[in-house]
Amino acid sequence: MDIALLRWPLEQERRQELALAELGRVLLVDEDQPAPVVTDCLEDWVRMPASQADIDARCRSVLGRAQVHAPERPALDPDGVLRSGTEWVSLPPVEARLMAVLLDRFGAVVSRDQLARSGWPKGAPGRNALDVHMLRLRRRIAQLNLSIKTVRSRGYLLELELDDRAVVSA
Amino acid sequence: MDIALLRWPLEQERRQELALAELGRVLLVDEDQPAPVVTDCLEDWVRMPASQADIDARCRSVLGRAQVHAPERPALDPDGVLRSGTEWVSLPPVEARLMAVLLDRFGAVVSRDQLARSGWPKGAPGRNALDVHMLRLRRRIAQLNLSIKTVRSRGYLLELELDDRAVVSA
DNA sequence: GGAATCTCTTCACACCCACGAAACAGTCGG
DNA sequence: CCGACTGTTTCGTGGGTGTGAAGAGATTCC
Repeated sequence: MDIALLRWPLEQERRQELALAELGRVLLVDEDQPAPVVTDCLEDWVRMPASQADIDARCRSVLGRAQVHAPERPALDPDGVLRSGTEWVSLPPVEARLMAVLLDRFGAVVSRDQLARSGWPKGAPGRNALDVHMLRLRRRIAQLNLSIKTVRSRGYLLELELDDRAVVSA
Repeated sequence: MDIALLRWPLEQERRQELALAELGRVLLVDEDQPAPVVTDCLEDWVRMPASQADIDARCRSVLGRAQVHAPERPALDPDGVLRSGTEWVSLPPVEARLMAVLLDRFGAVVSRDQLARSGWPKGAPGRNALDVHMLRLRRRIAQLNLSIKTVRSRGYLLELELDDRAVVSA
């Protein structure tokens, strides 16, 4: 496995791609930027400027940890508990069913029809019910760095959102 | 868990002690020393001089990874003594049986039905008896940093409460 | 370009039920 | 009698769910 070097916060989306692909990476943090808090074992960071030796050491650390661990993907257990990393939230029945189909097609668009059928197998209530539940679901999963994107007139899409939570003010 | 800060390479043997005790630690690497390669998830390092914010970020990273790898579980003696770390409490019969099944599924949801069956094998009393016992159990185990979370309409979940995030200075 | 329209977001509200919590009573052993 | 353990009653609070309505953007039509 190669370790990707990327500048932070310049290459935020690349970091997200790498995280999704479960690839090792080391963030080169710009001099005046706050330090990211990294709990993914496949990730590390260095404050720039740094020597090549230090950067290499960080890369080797990630490689070493990669041999032992694999990062987790979000998963929904049958009790309606959605886990991502060390965090978890409990989802009420309707939202758990919606989340199940979103996870099934993780990263791809799921149509509103399909969501409605999964959420209410016995028959859907008013049209607006789905909208409201998507809003509530969005708020619940925000703390897990998950995010539901709207694809207008097509449906919704679930993905990892690593931009906000990674940086902690000290 | 506390994160120990220690100077490197000055406090080599202390690092070894902490590693053996499986305690989190952050090495403050002297300016002209080569970077250590760290594959232990409970360890990290910073090249000095570094800002307090950077050091804090490293400590938080170790804490986050420690949560993932911490396999330390509380245990329940057959005579109803619940131990976690150095602390212990004694549990009365009904609560001991409830705790046993919660420990069996540590970190996962246990349904109220299953709790009732385990707590009263010969037949459950009124519906609210379980509620009250969960309340009493909660209060008893609070001092052990254990916490029972409610998953509404699904059951309960036992987990470690990791509020104490103190950082010890070198 | 601008108006009508469609889709989605967001809030406020109402209803029901699960759970929390306290107070009280009964039982049992020392 | 006292204190620990247990179960019941009762009430309050908050979560889960659906509905209506206001409004923000985007799309389409003229």
